[in-house]
Amino acid sequence: MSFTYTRKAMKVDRQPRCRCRVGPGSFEVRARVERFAEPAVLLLLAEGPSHGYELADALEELLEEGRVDFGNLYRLLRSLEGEGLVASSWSEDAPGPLKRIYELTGEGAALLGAWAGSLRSGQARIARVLERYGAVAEKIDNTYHGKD
Amino acid sequence: MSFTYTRKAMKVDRQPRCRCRVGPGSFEVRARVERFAEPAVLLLLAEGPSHGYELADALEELLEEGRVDFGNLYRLLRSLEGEGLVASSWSEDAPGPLKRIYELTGEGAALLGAWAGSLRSGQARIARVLERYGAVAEKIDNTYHGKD
DNA sequence: TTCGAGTATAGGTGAACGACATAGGTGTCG
DNA sequence: CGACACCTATGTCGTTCACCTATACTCGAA
Repeated sequence: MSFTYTRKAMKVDRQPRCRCRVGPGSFEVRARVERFAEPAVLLLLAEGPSHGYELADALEELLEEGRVDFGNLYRLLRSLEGEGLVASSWSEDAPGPLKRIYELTGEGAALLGAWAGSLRSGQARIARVLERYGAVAEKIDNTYHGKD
Repeated sequence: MSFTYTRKAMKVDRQPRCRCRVGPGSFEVRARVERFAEPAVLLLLAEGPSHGYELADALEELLEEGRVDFGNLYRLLRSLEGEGLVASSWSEDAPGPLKRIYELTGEGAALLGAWAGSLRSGQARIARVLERYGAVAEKIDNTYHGKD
């Protein structure tokens, strides 16, 4: 009856982190900001204390990238706590399983500010590339589709 | 006489990929798009054929992130060629050392297009976070600086 | 002609990062 | 009871990339 073990056999092809070819001349690309979960989590905690699972929900809505990986999220939270960027405590009142409630520290708020600045320059960098892409897009079309 | 070996002892502390604390409440953050060199190189080649060293110069100007690492740049070019996204040939006419001239293929142009689309949604994602950060920035100031 | 700076190419290393897997608790509902 | 949603973790392993090293050729200066 129990076929749980068969799961092991179902090794899905791990897909590349950023992009993969899905057909001739057809690609799937995911431009991701490295460690983007960190500023996102700090932001959510700046809006108010929360716990892991709840943060996962909020992240899904904020990032629109599907469910974040719980493993990495909890690891992130613990490491942020280790650095003094967030502080945690177990919720006592709430029913259900114990929740570890996180809140932002002053240091964490400072880091969030630094992230905001860096994200702004990142946006500018991306904008520069996109602008230049727009300038050659027509040429590309002529070269590779018009007379190929 | 030769003290070249002493170099080995001078292990510089490798800095984290994205961020590091440079002082109390002071952080250095680098919001990086993963694999950003790829669309950048494809874009430059879409503007015209080029070779490694020249691309490095252009990338420095385009990305404003300092000199790219040559090792990684050449590796990237070779792997793009392996995937048929760029094509290369040796320059014959030019003076100086032989140069491997790269140019974009149709597949490469398609990938660049895919990157452009993905970068646009990435920008939107970043914008959403920054917008929300703006909404709580004042609260953060009051909480962590006003009355700490 | 020796030297160093500039140009060009390429491999090694290891930390950071993230996708995927697994595991174990609590509470609720049929 | 068993299934399932909720909640918190840890383990593993491939990918990516910053930093380092090595090679070789060109060219002008010492």
